[in-house]
Amino acid sequence: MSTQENSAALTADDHLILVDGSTFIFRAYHALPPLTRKPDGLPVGAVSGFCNMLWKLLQEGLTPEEGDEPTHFAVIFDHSAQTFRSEIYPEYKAQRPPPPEDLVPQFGLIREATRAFSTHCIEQEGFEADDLIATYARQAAEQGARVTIVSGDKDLMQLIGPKIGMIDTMKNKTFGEPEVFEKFGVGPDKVIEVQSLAGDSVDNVPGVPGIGLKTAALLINEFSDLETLLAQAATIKQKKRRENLIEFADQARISKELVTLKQDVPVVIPVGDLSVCEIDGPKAVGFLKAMGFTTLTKRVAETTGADVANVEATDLEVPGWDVPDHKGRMMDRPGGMAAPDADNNSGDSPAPDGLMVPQTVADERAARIGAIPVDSSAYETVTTLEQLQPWIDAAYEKGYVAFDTETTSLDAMQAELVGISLSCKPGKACYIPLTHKDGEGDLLGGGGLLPDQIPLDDALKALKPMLEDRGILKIAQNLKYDWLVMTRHGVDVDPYDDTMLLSYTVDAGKGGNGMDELSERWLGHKPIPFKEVCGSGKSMITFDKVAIDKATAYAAEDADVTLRLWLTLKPRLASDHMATVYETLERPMVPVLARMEKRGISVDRQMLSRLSGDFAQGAAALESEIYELAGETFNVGSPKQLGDILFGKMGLPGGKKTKTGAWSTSAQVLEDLAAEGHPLPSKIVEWRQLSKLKSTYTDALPGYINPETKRVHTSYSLAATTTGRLSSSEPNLQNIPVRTEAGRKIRQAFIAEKGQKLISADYSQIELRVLAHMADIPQLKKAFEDGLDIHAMTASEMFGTPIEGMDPMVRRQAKAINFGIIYGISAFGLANQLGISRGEAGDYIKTYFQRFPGIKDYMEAVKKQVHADGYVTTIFGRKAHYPEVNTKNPNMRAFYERAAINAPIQGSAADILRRAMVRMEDRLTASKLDAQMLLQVHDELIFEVPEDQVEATIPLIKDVMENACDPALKFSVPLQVDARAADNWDEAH
DNA sequence: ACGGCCACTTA
DNA sequence: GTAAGTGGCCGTC
Repeated sequence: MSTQENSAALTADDHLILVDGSTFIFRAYHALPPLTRKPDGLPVGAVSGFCNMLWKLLQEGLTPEEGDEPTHFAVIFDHSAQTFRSEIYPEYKAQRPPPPEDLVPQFGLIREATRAFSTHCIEQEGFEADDLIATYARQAAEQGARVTIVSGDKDLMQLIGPKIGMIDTMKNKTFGEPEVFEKFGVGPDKVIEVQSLAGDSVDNVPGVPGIGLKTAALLINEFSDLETLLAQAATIKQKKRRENLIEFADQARISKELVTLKQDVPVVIPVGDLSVCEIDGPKAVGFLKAMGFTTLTKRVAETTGADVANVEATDLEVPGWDVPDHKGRMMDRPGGMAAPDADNNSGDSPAPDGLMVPQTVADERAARIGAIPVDSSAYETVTTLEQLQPWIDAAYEKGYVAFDTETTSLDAMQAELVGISLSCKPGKACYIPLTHKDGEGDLLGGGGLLPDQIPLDDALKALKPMLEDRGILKIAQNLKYDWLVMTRHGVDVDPYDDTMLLSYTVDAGKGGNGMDELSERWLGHKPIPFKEVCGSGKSMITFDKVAIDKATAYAAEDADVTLRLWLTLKPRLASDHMATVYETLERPMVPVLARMEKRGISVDRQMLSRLSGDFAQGAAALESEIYELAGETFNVGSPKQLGDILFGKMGLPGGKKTKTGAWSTSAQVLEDLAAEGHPLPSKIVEWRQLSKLKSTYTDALPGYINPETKRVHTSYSLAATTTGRLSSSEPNLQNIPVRTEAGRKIRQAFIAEKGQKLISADYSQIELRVLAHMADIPQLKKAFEDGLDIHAMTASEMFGTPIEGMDPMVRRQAKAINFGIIYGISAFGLANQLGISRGEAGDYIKTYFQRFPGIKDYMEAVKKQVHADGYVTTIFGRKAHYPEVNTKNPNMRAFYERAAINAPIQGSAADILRRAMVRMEDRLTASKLDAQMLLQVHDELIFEVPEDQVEATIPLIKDVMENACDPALKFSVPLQVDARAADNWDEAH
């Protein structure tokens, strides 16, 4: 370290770290969990985040590697809101709301913290922190030193260059030129040009109306800078854009002044003086002790050799704390500065009874379940173990109990348990708050555990025996979620019923199966909406911040409603003869899927990041070609702008129109145009594919990596489809690309752990086999028994050509027909698919039905059934309802008929896979195999398996899958499963 | 901030 | 022609 000389010029060996203190405070405040100092509730969350960050950077620099420590270091703050910018443009940052009350005292504390760590703390009147950072960064870089700016502020990105980097410690993300390009579409040197056009609503930089980041980048890339653009604005083709650029030219110029950072601030402390000083151990420890940061105190003491016991906590004066008011600016806080023990509800006046209005249920519906009205104010809040016991006793007495968990997240893998509600009798329910914290609005709050709650572990200890007792049926709505949350706390809920699955079993296709919807449908009662409790969007709070009385009304109502739904729906299993479907295809899937979600799958983050770069490059290259061909720049991602170019300016023949009347620019239309010899459309198609791969997969997937498990955990929905298929979301792992070479690279990023392999096992042609079985088609059955190429055989039957040496085009047509049959074929659709006339397609279908009359019979029978009963069934008895099938609208009617034809085929295949999945784990365990089922993709299962067990595992997986129909049903066609092992999903597939 | 539309991905 | 989910754009609130 170069600590020898002050004011010396920096050298290439030096490394200056500039921390953007002001934005750090705000970001830390919002990103980190609220934290208060023990004795007096002083809010210190942001201070804590700041101290940890500061200590880490001072100790090890940006990376834990040796020799990365900074030689120079400063934390820069804003001095006051008044800067030269407010003189240029008074509205600049004018609409900023005042900082939250519990943040105010932390501003001073963070400055104190900086000094306590013997670190330069810099602010200067009339300049924003950004200007000081710009000035220091430029000076240091000019002297050859390396500079790192610690900030997440996009306004600082204009500074990035070869010597100047930026890191967002909160998001653990570094910014270099590629990241700037990613964000602004231009390099760092053009960032201000883009910002002056696009403006910034957060800082109130006006920019030019109608121009966003995307368009701004386009224009700057074309015209190089703002002045050139404004000078040539008259040549812009788009009318509105041209007019705005001319009218708001001066506004753009002002914007540029606002966003341009001042790099020549007359700094009081020269950059050479910012060298890192040795930390004064006792001083730092004294401060940390005063803040009550025990862990960090210990760590700093250890490193500096200070003795914690002998250091007195620094006596701090905290401005902004104990001060009753801030000039009445906190108008958004009706409750004003709340006392430490203030009621969380104090701010909710003047209509606190809005939620308390008794929610009466219509009598006739109440009568249906023999229940009393749902009254969300009548529930009990359980705050002691003594109070909890009667509820547990009631569950034992009844033999069943409805239960529901409240948590901090919709993602069961990250959700923290906040409370549990129970109900054994309609109208009688309780809520057991466990980890509620005081709300955000409380000045003294900042996240302390509220009083009058049973400690989490004690409550779980009391509830676990009941939740796991074989004699008590636990009833939940969407149990998979609660099961996952509870299993993470060591509770295995069993036995159980799931009202969502009950509804899905008896009513699939009749509507949603969510609790609110079911409650309205069956109980005529609208439960308290979640967003009325927690808000929505940016202002949404987590459930642990909800006041306990409000939480009780919401949570206990959920248990009450769940119990009533169970009382209503459970009898229908018997009356509708759906008990077997529920017991074999639905209920047992809950723990199976929950475990799959819990396991997750490994993805190679670096590989995805590299691919993102590759795709970005490819897309950028295509963009240039596209602009060249179009003769102007435009937003390629906008179908509207693309349509104007293709069908307006270039005068190409527009084919189809979308249902809103706009010209369709679908891949089909573009490919047709390409076939006519136009070069532009195929470039667009290519660009769209690349940007889709980038945005949906390579950019988004890393964000789903769970920080704890380092794996990606999808969420399966058991009740989302009409046919019985599962669906996967957040992320959807059932549509990972496979078709194109570029797409398969994404699949290669799904990998097995070291020492393990991925096995992919998929059914071959399962839907056609199901069709052959259900419609009882001798030729098809025979072909499957003989292991023939089914599409070639279909072609051979239809056209009389031998399978040997068949023209691939002929086979392709037969394949399209086979798919068409499964989808409830229409001449229109087949014609579209094959690019032939409706007449020709009709002839094909006629020929097909002549060769396979059983298929025609089957389809007619299904149509007849759906019109008569309103539903169709799979081979295992699952029902798919089509309540609208008898509509008079011929197009809609035909649509529902096709769906009804498809549902037994798709649904039976889904049932078969469900049966395999339900049995798989026991069979693996019985064979002492450690394979873990990770994913399901409709006809495929993916496992992670120890390398040395691969050979033994594959035959067992195949056996379970191929015999999944046994013994319930003798499937008259052999099922064939192909399974392979590899290090990644692409190779295993 | 939210929702509809359009486009893309899969089986 | 069946079944899904997600992301960008763009108009509305």
